[in-house]
Amino acid sequence: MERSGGQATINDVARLAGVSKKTVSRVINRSALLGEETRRRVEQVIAELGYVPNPQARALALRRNFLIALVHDNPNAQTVMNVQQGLLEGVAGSEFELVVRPVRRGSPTMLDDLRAFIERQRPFGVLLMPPVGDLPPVVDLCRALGCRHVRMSAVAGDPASTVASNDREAVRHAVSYLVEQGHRRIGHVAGPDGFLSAAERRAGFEEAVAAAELALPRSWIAQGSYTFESGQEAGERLLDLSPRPTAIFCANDEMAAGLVHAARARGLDVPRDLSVIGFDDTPIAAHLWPPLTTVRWPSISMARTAALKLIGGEQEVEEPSRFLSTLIRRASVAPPPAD
Amino acid sequence: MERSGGQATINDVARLAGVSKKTVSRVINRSALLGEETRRRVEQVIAELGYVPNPQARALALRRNFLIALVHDNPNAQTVMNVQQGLLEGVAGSEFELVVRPVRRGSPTMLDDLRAFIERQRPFGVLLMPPVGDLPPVVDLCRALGCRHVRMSAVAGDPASTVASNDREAVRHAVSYLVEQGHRRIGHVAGPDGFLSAAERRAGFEEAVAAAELALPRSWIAQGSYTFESGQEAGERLLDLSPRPTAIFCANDEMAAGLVHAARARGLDVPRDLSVIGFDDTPIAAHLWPPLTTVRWPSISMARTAALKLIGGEQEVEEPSRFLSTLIRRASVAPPPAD
DNA sequence: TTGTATGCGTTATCAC
DNA sequence: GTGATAACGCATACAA
Repeated sequence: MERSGGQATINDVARLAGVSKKTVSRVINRSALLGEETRRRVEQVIAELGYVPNPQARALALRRNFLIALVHDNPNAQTVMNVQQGLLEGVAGSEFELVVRPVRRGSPTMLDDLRAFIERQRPFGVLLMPPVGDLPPVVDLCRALGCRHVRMSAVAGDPASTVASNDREAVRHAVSYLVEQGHRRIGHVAGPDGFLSAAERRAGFEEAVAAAELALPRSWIAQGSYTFESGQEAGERLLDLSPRPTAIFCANDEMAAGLVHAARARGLDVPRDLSVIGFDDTPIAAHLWPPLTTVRWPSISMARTAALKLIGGEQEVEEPSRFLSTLIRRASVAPPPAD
Repeated sequence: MERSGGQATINDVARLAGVSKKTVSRVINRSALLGEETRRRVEQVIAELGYVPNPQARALALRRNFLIALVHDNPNAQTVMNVQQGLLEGVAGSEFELVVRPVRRGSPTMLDDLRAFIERQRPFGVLLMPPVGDLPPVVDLCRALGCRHVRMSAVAGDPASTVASNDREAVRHAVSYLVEQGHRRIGHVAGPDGFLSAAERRAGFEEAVAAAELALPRSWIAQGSYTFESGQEAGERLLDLSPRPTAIFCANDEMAAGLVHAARARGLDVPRDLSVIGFDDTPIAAHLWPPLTTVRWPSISMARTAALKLIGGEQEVEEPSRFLSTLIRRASVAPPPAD
């Protein structure tokens, strides 16, 4: 039932309904002051024509568009997908669409690329995934450009523009759990510099170790880059030590998987000879052998809330801005071997 | 150097450069007929003002927008990310943006949702990821709506609207490799109904087995749903058989991972007691223990080509529309155990 | 309650 | 080569 020339417009509706464009506009926008009879007639015509308002035109007239952008540096596919899902849940039922914009942290042109994107596209708002959102220049850029933004981060910040997880505390709990199991020599595979999450997780680790009054030789902390391979290498360094740690907390699951490989390669059994805890609860954690004890952070609901903060008015900032992670206990942790 | 009232517009440029809007428009669109001197002057003002054309207004005037949509049903996070990356590579340097639109295959409202999305947003084109693109009603919908579309699929189709991998052939090679290793009892964990990829992979499996003149009892094929758990269950059924297969080809890596778990749970060693091959070469394949032999299909370049088909004119359909998968040999395959 | 005139930022038409 | 002027589809201000 469409017009031959393509999509029906507000003019077609107005003409066929015998009213003015403005009246149609009122129907669309659910204006209160409208004759019941008129509204019904217009709605009838809209239905007949299959009329749908043109978002481009709306955007132009309203001087704002209905795009929210996900800016990320793809540390992990599943996490990005979770965030996309959360954002879409947050904007579901609204007229907003999600556009994705990967950037390369470290690229010298990243800031220029981002600026060009924002200036061109003028998204209504952007979500800055870690670690991009932890980069002050990026946040400054958004501010300078007058672009609404919400950061996902491992540390709390301005509630209006931040949704944060409690990585440090969650790691403290995880490491305390190792202590409860009887471990006294606990190592750590840390994440890369530049990641706030890595710093927080390391801080949580050190706090828990200190609280338990355990020794922590410098060599028990090995740095990785959040990749499987770096976890493998860090694991080799850690497992070469003598005495070696009986438990290792890894700053993410990928590195934990690498560590488990390294352990297996030298004939160590997890968890009999070595307990391992990861972070993120990506699918790899549950599918590893043995299934990996790990920390799950609520990426989906964080993203959902971020979307609401982005598109909601000021009032909706009532949403929580701090999200709690939980320890998922699987089979990769056991008491330490008897010496 | 921006106007106080916000973003500079074409009017500001025209005024400051002392030319008409149309002339500025000509500069932006690199019109050939333009005075060298005029062009320079306008470009100077554009640079000073930091002027950027408004895509919304462009879209309205041109009666077309610059959005391409990725429609998917998220079978696997890494694959979706690969496709996003490929699409973005394909549109890099252009003014196109990527919007993501997950749908739920199986939901009774899927078609309506998709229709509403296309009618509202009027994307310039959509990429249909498998299995969505393999659903005839979806393709018909796009056609009926006059929406450009390209399907990613496991079988060839109209080159203008299809990029295809050669799953069947790739699986034949993979299974032949098992035969070469000496296996005579080869099982299969098949993918779910409704997935063309699952059907193709199964067909490739059966063809290879037939070509080697091997027996193939019905019970050596177990169906899964592309998930880890379903692979585990299928594995249990297959490994209960007596005699049991000495090698199993799984229609994707997730199920292969589940199968390996099932094997390990009953004390079988991979690859000593059981050889396993997966499909997709997702990260889990390389990180499994043992590292999984699998088939890699070029999702990124397929998506890149799809993007070019989408945004390119008719001439650019010269791009290949059939992509070759390759067998990645890792440690999960070995000769069968001596009986 | 409804209509008219005007603007949003860009491109297209067709003069000059 | 360049510039008025009218679209594009919708929303707002202000009348009526």
